[in-house]
Amino acid sequence: MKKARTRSRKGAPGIIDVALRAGVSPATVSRFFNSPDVVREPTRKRIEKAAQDLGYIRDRMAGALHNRFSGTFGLIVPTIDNAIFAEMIEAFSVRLQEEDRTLLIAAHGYDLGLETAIVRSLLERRIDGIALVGFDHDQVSLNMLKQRDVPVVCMWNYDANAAMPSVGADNEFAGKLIADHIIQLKHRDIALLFPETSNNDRARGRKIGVVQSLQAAGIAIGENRDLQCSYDLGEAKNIALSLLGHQPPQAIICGNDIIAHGVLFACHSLGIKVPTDVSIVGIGDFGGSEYLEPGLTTVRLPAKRIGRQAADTLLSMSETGMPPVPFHQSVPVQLKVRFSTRSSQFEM
Amino acid sequence: MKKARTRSRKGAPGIIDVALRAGVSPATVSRFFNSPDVVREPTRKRIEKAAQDLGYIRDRMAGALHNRFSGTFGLIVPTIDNAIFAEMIEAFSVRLQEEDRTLLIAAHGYDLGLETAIVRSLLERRIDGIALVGFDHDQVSLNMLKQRDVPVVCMWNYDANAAMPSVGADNEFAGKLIADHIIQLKHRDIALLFPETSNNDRARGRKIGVVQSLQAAGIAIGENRDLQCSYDLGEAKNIALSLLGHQPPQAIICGNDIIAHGVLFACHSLGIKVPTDVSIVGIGDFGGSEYLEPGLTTVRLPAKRIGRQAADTLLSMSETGMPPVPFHQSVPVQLKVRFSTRSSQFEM
DNA sequence: AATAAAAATGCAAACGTTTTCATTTTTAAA
DNA sequence: TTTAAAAATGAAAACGTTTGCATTTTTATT
Repeated sequence: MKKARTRSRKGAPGIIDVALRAGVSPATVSRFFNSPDVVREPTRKRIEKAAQDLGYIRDRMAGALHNRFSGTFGLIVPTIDNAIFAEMIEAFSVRLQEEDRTLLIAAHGYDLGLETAIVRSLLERRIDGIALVGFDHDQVSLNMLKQRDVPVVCMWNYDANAAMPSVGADNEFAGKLIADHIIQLKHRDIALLFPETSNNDRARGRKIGVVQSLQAAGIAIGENRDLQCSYDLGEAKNIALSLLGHQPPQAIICGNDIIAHGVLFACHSLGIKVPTDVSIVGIGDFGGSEYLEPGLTTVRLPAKRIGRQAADTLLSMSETGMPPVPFHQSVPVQLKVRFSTRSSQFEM
Repeated sequence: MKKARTRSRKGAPGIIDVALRAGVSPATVSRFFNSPDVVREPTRKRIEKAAQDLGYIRDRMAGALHNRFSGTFGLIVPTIDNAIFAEMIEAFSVRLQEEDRTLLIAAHGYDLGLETAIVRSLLERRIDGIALVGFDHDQVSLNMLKQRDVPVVCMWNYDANAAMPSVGADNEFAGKLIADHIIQLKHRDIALLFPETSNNDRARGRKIGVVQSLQAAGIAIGENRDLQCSYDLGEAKNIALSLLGHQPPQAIICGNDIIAHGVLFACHSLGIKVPTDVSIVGIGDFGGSEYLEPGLTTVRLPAKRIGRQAADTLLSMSETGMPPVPFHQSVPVQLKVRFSTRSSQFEM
């Protein structure tokens, strides 16, 4: 007798068991759960008790077979392990929970091919809507989503002309904001430390904003001042260490706050005074940047708000079956001047 | 003609459509997807093409109705927005993805009542297993899980006597490790900065470890040296600011790295030299602590490894239907001595 | 080439709900 | 009180797969 690989859900009571025990039909039990107000008080009481006694847990999968709605939404991010995404994911998740929905999450590690596989995998699970990060996506994913007519929203990036609904910040503007601040401080010798932008339209937008502002001000990026650095504290610190070792620039504009933190630590390590010797700025402003010493001057991208608002948007798209209004939602970015920047002593 | 609120999945091709187009029975199509090797080459080809042409996406919900396995696992964490959880979640998620499983995630914000609601909600979605953080859980949740016979694993904390399988670090030992380091450095005036421990057995374990070591060494925690601080950089910094303002201790043991960061920033702000004037240690060692200036002495809790291993455990429990062996898995913690500690100048 | 065994496929009955439609019960109106 | 209308409930047919069993096809054996 071979160990009886039961493990069956068989033991678990179903809606029929509840119905039997409550002396009503399964249909009524179903109604009790989906629209309690439609069943009469005494009946309701009995069903409630029966369900309680039996420890009944409904099976939404079976229900969803009719329903068309599964009650779960998907969220695909490049990575979860990233301060600012984590903040956004949390907000997104909480909002969904408030509406008794669940969240199917997955990370693709900046691999668009994997993203497509994930989209398919989520679609197979019948999600009611899906949130993506940024506008750069494989056409195959987009086609699948379109064909299934699943509500989609792109987060993080705002683009008035995008084909898909979005909730996000204007990254280009954020870049402009921070560059203008640096320009206004009269810095001329400026270094850029940005992540690779090919698969990352957020970083790309920011960099474009920065570069355009610099150009408009007639400032050229010197040789070896346009550096690439992934989202990694250690890498940023190392790059900054060598950048600052030789001929330090007057200011360093970082593509995100994590990089800026790394640069700041490099300065501490080298004994370079911030902002006296060099000005440092980031973009993002996540929890932490404010408390660093010196407090980091950056541009605030409201991660929580984006997460929450994207969830709201998806929820309403799923309920109404209509595209959201407004189609594109821009969340405000805000320059946060703290203590990592000051005017260059080499006045012009 | 009223805008036809179709939005139906109706348009979407089902397994029957694929079967028709491929000239086989739905059963064969089903087999093609679930065990391709059992259908012959030519048939396989035809089905593949038909599915491709139609843009068929299978409906695992319907399948799960028979299967008993939904292919999704649940993960409930206190919060996603926390460096070290994020790291673990990412690893957990990646491991699941590798096995073509999906992840249903939810956060309860340290509210055990909410956790129970979430457990129920996940159970309603027929998950194949569930991972929880720590051993402190509402009995109601536990009962539901037991009754449904869903594989459960507790992460983060290791306890050889726990009733549920676990994959985690021995937090008490971690606490002992860091305290012993401080003791060995001859510090006597030591302050503790720990999160509230009532709903958090990880922090509790660490604190117990620290306190026991201190007691064993005959060191008493002075008045106002046993401070409480939530997982928040700003709060930690503020508390440290006032702690250090008056009569700074020789060493500060922080319940986690985030608090330690805050304390470090407070020192920077006050011009207090670390480790010359005061030694600071954390527990956790997440990305960042290494690159801080000075590098933080801490105890490494391998978040990634825990996440990955917990996923593995759940996967195998789900497949075999058996409890894991070993039932409790302890991942190694490791003292990381960096540059935020040094021997007290007041030798005894 | 005939036969037996093995492999591939098809048929139809599940899986656990929801929902339409019909029926019964309750409430309101006369 | 009847009677009509409204509300609550029940019966049974879905929902889109998977799977046990039966049947057909293929492969291996003689």
